[in-house]
Amino acid sequence: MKRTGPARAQVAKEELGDSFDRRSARAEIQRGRRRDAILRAASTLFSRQGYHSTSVADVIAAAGISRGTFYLYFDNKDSLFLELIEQFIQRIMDVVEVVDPSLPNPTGRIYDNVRRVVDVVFDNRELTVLVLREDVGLNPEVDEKLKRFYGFVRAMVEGALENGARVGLIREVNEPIVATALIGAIKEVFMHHLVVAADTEPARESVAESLLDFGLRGLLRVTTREE
Amino acid sequence: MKRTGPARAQVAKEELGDSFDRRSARAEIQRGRRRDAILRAASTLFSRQGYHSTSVADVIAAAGISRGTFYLYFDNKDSLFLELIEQFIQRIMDVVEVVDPSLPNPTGRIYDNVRRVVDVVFDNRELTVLVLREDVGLNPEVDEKLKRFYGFVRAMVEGALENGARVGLIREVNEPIVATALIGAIKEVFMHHLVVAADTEPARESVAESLLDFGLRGLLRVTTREE
Amino acid sequence: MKRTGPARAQVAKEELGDSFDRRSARAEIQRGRRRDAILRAASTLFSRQGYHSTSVADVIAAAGISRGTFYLYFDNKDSLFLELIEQFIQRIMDVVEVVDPSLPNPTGRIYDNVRRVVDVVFDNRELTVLVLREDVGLNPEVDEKLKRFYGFVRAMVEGALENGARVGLIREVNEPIVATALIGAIKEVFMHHLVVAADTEPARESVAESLLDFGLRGLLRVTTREE
Amino acid sequence: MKRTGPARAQVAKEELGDSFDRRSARAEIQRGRRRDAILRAASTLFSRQGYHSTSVADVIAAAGISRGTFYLYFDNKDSLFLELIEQFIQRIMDVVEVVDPSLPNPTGRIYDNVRRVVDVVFDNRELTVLVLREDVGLNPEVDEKLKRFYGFVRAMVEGALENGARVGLIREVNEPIVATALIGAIKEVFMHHLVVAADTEPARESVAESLLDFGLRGLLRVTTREE
DNA sequence: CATGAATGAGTGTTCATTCAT
DNA sequence: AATGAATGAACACTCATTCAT
Repeated sequence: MKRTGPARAQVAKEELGDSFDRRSARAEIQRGRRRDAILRAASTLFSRQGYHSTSVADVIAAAGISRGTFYLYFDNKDSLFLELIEQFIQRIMDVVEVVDPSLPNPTGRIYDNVRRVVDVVFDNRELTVLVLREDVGLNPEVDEKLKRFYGFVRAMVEGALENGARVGLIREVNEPIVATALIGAIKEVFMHHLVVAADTEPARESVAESLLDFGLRGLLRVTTREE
Repeated sequence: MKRTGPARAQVAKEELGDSFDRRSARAEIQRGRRRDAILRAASTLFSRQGYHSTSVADVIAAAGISRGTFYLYFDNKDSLFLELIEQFIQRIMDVVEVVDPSLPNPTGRIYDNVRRVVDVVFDNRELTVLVLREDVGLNPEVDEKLKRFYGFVRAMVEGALENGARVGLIREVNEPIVATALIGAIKEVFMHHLVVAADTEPARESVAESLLDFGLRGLLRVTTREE
Repeated sequence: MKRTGPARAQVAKEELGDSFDRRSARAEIQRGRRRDAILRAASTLFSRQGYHSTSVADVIAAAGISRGTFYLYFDNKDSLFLELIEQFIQRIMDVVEVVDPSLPNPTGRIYDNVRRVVDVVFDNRELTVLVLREDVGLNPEVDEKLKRFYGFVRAMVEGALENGARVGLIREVNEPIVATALIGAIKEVFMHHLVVAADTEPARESVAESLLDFGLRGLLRVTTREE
Repeated sequence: MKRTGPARAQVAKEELGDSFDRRSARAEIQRGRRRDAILRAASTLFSRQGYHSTSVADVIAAAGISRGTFYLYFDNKDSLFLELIEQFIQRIMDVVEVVDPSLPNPTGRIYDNVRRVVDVVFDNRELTVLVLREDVGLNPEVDEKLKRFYGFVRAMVEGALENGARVGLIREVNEPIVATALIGAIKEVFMHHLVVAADTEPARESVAESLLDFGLRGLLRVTTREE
């Protein structure tokens, strides 16, 4: 995605001394602030009303800018939306690390991952809702991005299952289906806390634990061996 | 939702002779057929392209009727959509029965419920996709309907968990979260079969079983006691 | 160019009798009238202000219709413009006939052609101005159409020169350049009468004669042999 | 047309010493250079893409200046365009001289005029294309300027015809129409060389000669007496 | 003088809904 | 009951122009 924004003219700075530098730097910061303001406003609106029900008019009103200014910072409505989705995906990708099953305490590692994802989710409530809500079919680029993201998520989950099974921790299951179920479970739990029970921030550890607990142990009253 | 359709034809039937009755009856049937044709066309389109990408023009083209006729049968695009959602909800509600934990074999009852829901889902693929895909924010009435439906589903699931726990079948869990997770898992698995692997109809029993299996037993390699 | 307009539903007419036929026919005529009204309004505006300075808003205001209606009859602004250009080209093509130099009195035939073109021009003043004014670069389809038209005109003129030379009527000249000059002369004379001296309708024969006279005989005081 | 530019710097020069004078002079020259750069860039763009398809953004990018700077040198886009047109008109006016028919060899004088115009045209290809392409309707001031210019050109040509006729060199013709035709022929031939056959610079004398030849002698195969 | 971020009126186009026939 | 022509509010987007720095 082309970022219309920071096309800074890096020409012949040395001759002009500090005043130019400082002014340019301030301008740059200003630009960033404006961009962020738009992104924040859009994030709120998109997460609340969805992509289609949010007009550019809504966004600029919420961001307190004019129509023209919007298109100074973003190529179009789609690219704004895409950027928000990319932001979310990036933040998730940044905290998830592949669990090597040969290292000790893999369940702990998995828990740490889940815990960090929970943090990202609750620190970016609107972004999360926006990504989980909106579905395929808006825009090929968005579709592609989400498809790749879910591909990654699924690979992580399937990998965890596979490794767990190889190590003997987890019983043999129909991996693709179980991965699907787990992903659905996670999405729904997040959406529940972010939308249905949006007013109360839950204890993050307990969310992470419940997810893992549910995924790993199921519901039957049994004796389980954990590490 | 107001049904524009069948209300009008019900007026003052008794005074007129059989000929009218018969004519009216035929007209009534004809009306129903038209309505159904529209609903079927819309169901296909909405499930394939989503609400926003499906125009009234698309619907009437697919249903083979004129613009004006559409508004003879439905108040507007929203109410058509709402009716499809209601249809789905109704069909699910019709087959789900509250499991009384004092009766024998509650797990079997739960399985029967799941099995019947699976049937409704695979017998109404488009309707299911349409409901599971489209989300909050289109229209307050739709939102309300879905909220109530999910409330019902959640109550069912939580009830089952509660009862299971009381009877000692199921261990104590964070019921609301686990209910949410279960619902999400089920939704995602359905969507997987209906969209990702749409070309192959899975064995319905095995879908029901793996959902239950996953939900009840989790993933850890353990010895479980089942009924 | 797709004509949005007369997409008449020719389905199962026979059963419905005259009333339908008549109604449909009237509707058809109405449609044609509306289309023509739009074309006329657009023709006036485009010829007066050019393509770019004429907005769709101008057209619909002049035609006395609403925005939506405009798009019922034309795909977009470009296709409206294109249709006007096509109209003009068609009317010219309809009256120009290739002159066979082996037949007697070729100069007379050429005069007849010029005379008929002059008629088309003065019977379609706005259309003519619109075509002569607007230039390359608006729209590839328009460009192509005009290019082909001028190609045809040039071929006609060059053909006439070539034949004239072969028959010995016309002296040898640099055909392409002279054809260019002749075309320019004709265009300018038309534009002069249609724009500069728009208030007075000139004697059409004298316009045709002057054009031919100028083209054939030039300005020097000489004795010429004519047929 | 108000020239925003050089007016301001002319104020109260006398009181200040040489240093200011020199600085001011340098500034003045710098100003002129910038103006010219903009005019050149605009000339290229306007002639290539036309007025409407050339944005101020295009101009400033090509001229290598900022948006604000543009408006320091020109009041607006229109006045930039107007100035280019004025430039062309001025250059033509500068080389055309009224032919006094009482002086010897008037045809030679006319040829000299045509020859000089041909020089201006081929030395200012972009400017010529820009003027000949763009037409009425952009802006009343531009319209007025062009109208006056064509009025002048027409007067020149009509005068030449009249004088030629009086002297007996040229036969009696419908002067206004023939003048118009001549002007159109010249314009079209220029455009042909500048646009259609833009890659090859023609022999300028031959262009001038064929224009005159065509205008004076026409096409019929005749014996002509020339001076 | 020079800059470029900001503006908002204006553009072409879409589409759910209405209503005369 | 059925039609489809007509509507106009709403939409995303552009671009000449202004002005604080």
